[in-house]
Amino acid sequence: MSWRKEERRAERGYHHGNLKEALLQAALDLIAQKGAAGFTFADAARMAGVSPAAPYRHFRDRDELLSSIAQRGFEQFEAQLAAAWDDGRPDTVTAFERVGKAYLAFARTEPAFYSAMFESGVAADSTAGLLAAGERAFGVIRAAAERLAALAPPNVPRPPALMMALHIWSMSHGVASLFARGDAARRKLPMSPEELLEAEVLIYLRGLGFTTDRRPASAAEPPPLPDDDKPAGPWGRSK
Amino acid sequence: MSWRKEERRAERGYHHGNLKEALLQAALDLIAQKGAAGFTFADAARMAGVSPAAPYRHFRDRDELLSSIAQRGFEQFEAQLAAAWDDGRPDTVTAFERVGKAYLAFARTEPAFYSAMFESGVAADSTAGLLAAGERAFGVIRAAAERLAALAPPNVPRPPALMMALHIWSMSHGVASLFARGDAARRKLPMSPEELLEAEVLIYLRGLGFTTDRRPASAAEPPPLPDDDKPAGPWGRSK
DNA sequence: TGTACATCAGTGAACGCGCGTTCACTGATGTAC
DNA sequence: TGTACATCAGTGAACGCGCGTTCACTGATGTAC
Repeated sequence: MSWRKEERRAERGYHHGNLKEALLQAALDLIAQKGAAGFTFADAARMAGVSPAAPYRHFRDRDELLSSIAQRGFEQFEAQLAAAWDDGRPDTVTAFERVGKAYLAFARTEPAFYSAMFESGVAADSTAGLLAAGERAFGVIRAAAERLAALAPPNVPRPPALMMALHIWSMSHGVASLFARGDAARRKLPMSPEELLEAEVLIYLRGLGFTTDRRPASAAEPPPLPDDDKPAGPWGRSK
Repeated sequence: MSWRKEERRAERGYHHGNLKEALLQAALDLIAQKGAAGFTFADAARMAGVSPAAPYRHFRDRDELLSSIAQRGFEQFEAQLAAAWDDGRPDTVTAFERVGKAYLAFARTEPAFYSAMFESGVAADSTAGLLAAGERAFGVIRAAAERLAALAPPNVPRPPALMMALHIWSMSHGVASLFARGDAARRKLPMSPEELLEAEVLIYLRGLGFTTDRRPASAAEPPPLPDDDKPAGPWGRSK
């Protein structure tokens, strides 16, 4: 494997072979290091070991590259949310909360994707492909919300399933953006973001008529809601 | 008032008189126009009608200027949230929801501040002043949550007031960042962000044991929760 | 009130730098026959 | 199987540009006496 250390150019010859992929990966690394603002076309080329003119064979400009990254991010996001949802197994509420955790996990482990998707200034509808990818990702949350709506007690008023999905999305996004991001802008929190979001969703579901302890047999997960102002956690009394 | 149209330099003489303010305002305008990424120190100087070296008398570098803007943003944010809260008048829940609306209004009407505060890459604790300003703003939400906690029915389990405040913050922030932002990254929504957030908060409060229709006499505001999947709104049936 | 002087808040020219972009070019690859 | 040729995917040099930053400087302002 000594060729790994050789000069890249000599190794690969004149043609790169997979430059488009390499540029996307390079840009992702750069965004992770320096933020979406401080990544340049030229830098991506350099990191891919290629002349500054080469990227123009694959992307019209920096924006198109950024938009491609956002789209790819939404595709991976969708895959991870869908895996977490697992078609509602073993039960809807458990699966639902796994989706919330997956949302936070993605924000934390893929800050570069996350900022390209939500904070880089790329408009959500800048590209048909990007728009569609974003909607497919939201589709996972929406499908879960519809399953949940079908399960909700009929005597409690509730909004349309679409609205419920938007509620869940905004809660997850709010917690993720403020407290679970993978970069320097993450705010300190006297608990884990997962705990925060889980409690939030549980209270919300209770507001929709779901009982909190829906699986009395397995008390392990999720943890019960804290029920007063004197929690065991690190933040002490709240008043 | 014809002097308004004169050459700035001639008008003001050698000294600007209020350059620091002018630079902050210029930077804010530039961020609003081109996003937090595409604003430069030199550009701010130009817009203030001053040589590119002048800003160095007031800010160490671009980051310090950006951080000052974020801090000022949090100060205005706090003022608006506090005005909306109005110490809980006329009743806690009404005032509480006014705070949510004020959050959205700020995100929409002050996109430049909002992105400097939350999305510019400036760390929340990059400056003692910035950190303190951010905490004072959150303090308004926290005080409101504590009032609310004191009012909550005692037989329903609820988290500490601090956690409630964080829940409200994340809901507001999620809705604002996704759907109520003032720039091109705003996502389309089949309802107003205010409706979305209000319904979300109402369901959450119901989950804490609050009854939704707490003011039967004045039915005007806020609107009741939609209670099935066939709303009158523009998004049609959700399934 | 006047004057001398220190300090403040700007100037403007200069610099090195890296970026985005273009251009004619060329090596590598694929394909028709 | 070999060969001619078209196309693809890269090179590298060059350009103009605006940025951040520095420097010695200077006009304006404030203050001590």
